[in-house]
Amino acid sequence: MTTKQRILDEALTLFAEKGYGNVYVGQIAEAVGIKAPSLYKHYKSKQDIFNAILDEMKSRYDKQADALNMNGSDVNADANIFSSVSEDELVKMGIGLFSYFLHDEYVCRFRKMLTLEQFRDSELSLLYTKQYVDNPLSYQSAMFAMLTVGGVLAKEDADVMALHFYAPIYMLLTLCDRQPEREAEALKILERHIRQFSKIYQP
Amino acid sequence: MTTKQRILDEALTLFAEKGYGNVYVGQIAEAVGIKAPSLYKHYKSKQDIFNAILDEMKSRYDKQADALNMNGSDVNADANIFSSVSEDELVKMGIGLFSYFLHDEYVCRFRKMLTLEQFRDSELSLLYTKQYVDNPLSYQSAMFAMLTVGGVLAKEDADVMALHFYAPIYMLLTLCDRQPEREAEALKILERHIRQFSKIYQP
DNA sequence: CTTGGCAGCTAATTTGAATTAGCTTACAAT
DNA sequence: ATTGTAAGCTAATTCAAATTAGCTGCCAAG
Repeated sequence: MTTKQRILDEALTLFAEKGYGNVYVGQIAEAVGIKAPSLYKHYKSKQDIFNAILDEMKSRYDKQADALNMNGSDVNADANIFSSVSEDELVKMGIGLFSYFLHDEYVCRFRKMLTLEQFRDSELSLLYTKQYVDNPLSYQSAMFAMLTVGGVLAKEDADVMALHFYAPIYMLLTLCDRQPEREAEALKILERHIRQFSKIYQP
Repeated sequence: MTTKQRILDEALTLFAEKGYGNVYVGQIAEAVGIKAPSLYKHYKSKQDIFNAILDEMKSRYDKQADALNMNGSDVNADANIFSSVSEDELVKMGIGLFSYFLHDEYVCRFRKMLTLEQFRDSELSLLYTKQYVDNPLSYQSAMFAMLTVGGVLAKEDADVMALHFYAPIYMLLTLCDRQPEREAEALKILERHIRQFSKIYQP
């Protein structure tokens, strides 16, 4: 990995832990293993580093969204997959989503950073909401719409079903961001949540 | 209101918007209507102001928790109230909780501040989790346990019911913290959530 | 009245973080 | 070989924010 990338990487780690305002360029440099003034060979200011992180992040997100079909209403293509989903598969899906958000090297640090900077400007608010609220909800809403039509689940409002399915995942995720030591506990209740979800939405 | 209190008040507002590290004592002073050095007649440092906010906050919380019985397992006292709760009452309860958290002058600013400082030290993590996750969940879990015994709702795992009821409220709350302009929309989906919750947990 | 101390002010002072200047080395291309 | 440039360093410089010093006016207790 090039120095220029390592700077972004270490800066992201620090911003995610302490927030932009509480991180000094000297700390970033030290983490990278160079002296502070050398940072300026790569970026013209601290803010510039932050912006570069944002840019990289946006481009990664677009790719990832395309890959996972989490962006558009492209779920129809997967209609066949969704036409039969067992309770166990729903559990695996929920835990998979949770674990990915919680442990993915990049996604996880980026989410924490956004958490700390979300009130600073409206671009960041929008980004946070899109990534962790609106997109997951609309994707899952489309999925549950399939599943109800397919007769796998009861015919209830799919938007609300998505909320019932996803909001607990989201809450447990933010809990584990704060207290990673509670992950095991979170996973247990998460599984109980999904099994009960599956039961109460039985057609 | 005394100057000493006004300092805490304005500081809290600023910390909630920008985060501790991005607020300058001069801004706090200006908001109060005095000069920065005068702050030091009341608090010995910026950090001291922050600590005072935390202290005040803790004491307020203890009082409020006692008042609302949101702390202990004191729900049993209210068993009679809970033995018959209609869907409309559940809606009112959920929206009431949401609106209180979102609009209460003090609670709201304090939550935003905690959001921005939550990763800084474990005391703040604990506090956040207790106030916005563990306590609401355990209170509602106790409530739903009542309601299932009373035959008002289906006999399912009350912890998970609490999660299903509260997690959407929590998620919509953090959404509105970021994007207050979406409150009306949040309230609509919140009501749909609770009505559907009530329906799927019909005994 | 007069005095003590609270709460404010202006004017330093200190501190420390961000950035710039200017030098050095390595190495790749001519 | 020479030269140009990328990427590092140390040593300034700048600048802003936190805090301290020391003065003033007010007013309440004696």
